[in-house]
Amino acid sequence: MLESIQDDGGVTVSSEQLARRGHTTAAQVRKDLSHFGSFGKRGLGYSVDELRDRLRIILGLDQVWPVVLVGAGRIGSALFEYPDFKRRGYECVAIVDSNPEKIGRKWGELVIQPTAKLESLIKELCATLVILAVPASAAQLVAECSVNAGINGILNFAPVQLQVPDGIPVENVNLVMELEALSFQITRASKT
Amino acid sequence: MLESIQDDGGVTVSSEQLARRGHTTAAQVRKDLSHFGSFGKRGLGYSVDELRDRLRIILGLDQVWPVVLVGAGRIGSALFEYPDFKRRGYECVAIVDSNPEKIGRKWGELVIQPTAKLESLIKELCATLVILAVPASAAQLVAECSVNAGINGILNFAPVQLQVPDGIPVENVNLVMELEALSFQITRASKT
DNA sequence: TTGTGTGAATCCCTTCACAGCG
DNA sequence: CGCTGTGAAGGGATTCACACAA
Repeated sequence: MLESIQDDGGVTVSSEQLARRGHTTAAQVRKDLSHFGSFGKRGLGYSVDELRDRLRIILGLDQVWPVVLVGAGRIGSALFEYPDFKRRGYECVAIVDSNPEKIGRKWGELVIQPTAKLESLIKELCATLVILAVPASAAQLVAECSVNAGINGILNFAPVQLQVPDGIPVENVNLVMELEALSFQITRASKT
Repeated sequence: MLESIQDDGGVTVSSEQLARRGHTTAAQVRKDLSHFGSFGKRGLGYSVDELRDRLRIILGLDQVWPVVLVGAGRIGSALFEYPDFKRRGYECVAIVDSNPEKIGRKWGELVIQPTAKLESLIKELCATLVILAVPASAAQLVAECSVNAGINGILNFAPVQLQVPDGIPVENVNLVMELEALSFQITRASKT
């Protein structure tokens, strides 16, 4: 939703307007925002500029996050080329793959490294996030390796529930599950 | 989680075991399953085979879902090549793109079609799902076109909130948002 | 005895409603 | 006035606890 808030010096937006954009309710927007402080003006709404800046800080987008990409397959390359990535403060600082044919190839400025180097790369480059774009069978091992190296968060595309220590946030993107959610809803709706 | 349940004729699994795998609680598993009927055996647990079959039906996985892929870019190709896709009952029946250079190319057996044909393709092939792997600027238009053609569900990779009629399920996969969720959690944790 | 299925208690999130500030 | 911020109410989901079936 952030991307829809332009820099319009002085312009304000009401919780009602934000709610419409985000498919939610005005009360919900106000409650959520109030959770982080009260930066709206009564009778006016929220200053667009201030709102953007505050949310940037709350979401940690006021800094650059060094990311290591694990898996130089199709998903990996789709992510790597995704323009919003860098634009939003996520910088790919290393690419790792286990396939000997891919190791040594260059993607942009980066040379694909062997998986064996993952741990040392994370440490040396002070990477905070890893993106796991690897087969399910390899994901747990890579996750453990990353945690050992001191990673702060994991974005996991492999269709497995990773077992990681408490306190290491994991976000899962499971394409098949998304489709299953759709087929469930369709099936469900057609039975009523 | 389904993929972790093997065919082991006669073997049973307890809510406790399922809970561990799914990072949840035994009570949660029992409540969820009981919502669809009571197919566990007291003192034993759930028959793995029966559980799998029942869930397949509940999730609508006992049928093949014809899918149209819109956008033959990197994300599109990653999805198209994803082996679990077909294995789980999702069959790509058409590929559509707006780039004249891509139209006419073959991916496997399928020829990439122009976007103009989307509506007729959905109708002719009785597609139930569309996958939107297109830029944000094109997504809303494609969604509307798909809805007009009678689509049943949308898997949206574009970073926009699609406006679709009630009753058409939409699942969103927003890669940047997933990363933002991670950086938020990390930022949050480091402030306590 | 083991582990399900389920009411009851609890928690959390959403919605309501309105006091109060600009 | 208009719209935020927030207690209070409401509702849905999670957790507890236990009767009961195998």
